[in-house]
Amino acid sequence: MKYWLMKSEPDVFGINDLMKRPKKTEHWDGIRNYQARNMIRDEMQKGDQAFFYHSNAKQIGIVGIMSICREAYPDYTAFDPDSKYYDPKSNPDNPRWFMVDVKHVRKFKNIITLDTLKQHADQLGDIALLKRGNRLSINPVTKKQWDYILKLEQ
DNA sequence: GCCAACGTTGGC
DNA sequence: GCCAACGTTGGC
Repeated sequence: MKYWLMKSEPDVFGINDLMKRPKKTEHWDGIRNYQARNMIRDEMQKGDQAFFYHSNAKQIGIVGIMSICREAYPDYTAFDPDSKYYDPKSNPDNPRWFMVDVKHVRKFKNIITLDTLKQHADQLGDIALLKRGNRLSINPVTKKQWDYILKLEQ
């Protein structure tokens, strides 16, 4: 099993939105970056665990845990001219973008803020999230980092 | 709202 | 293949 961190802007789609969905599941659409796409398409597996990270928010940080409940399939929002994620270069015969389905596992009582994570940068090693200039919306997390971060939830 | 740090596009 | 221009992400 692998571990991930997935970013979303809570103003667009936050953990509370996921919890309100039927069966607490939703497709994770809108990934339009090749590195991120390759990770979800080639590496993410059903049962993997992911941190839900709120970016571009008043309170930035990890707010809970999700699991991957469906492996990668074509992101159909790319085919819809009315979608803000529309990409004319992607089509059903040769899809360029992919998405997975996620399921809510639990919400932390308190957010683990980016600031807190930074304070533990030494123990977290070379975690992708804290790398300079990191803008990827999908980040790999090692088991060691995962376990360490979980202990920060108090 | 600003802007650093990317990633992408397209002319050459 | 180079690189300037442009677009996006995301912290502040």
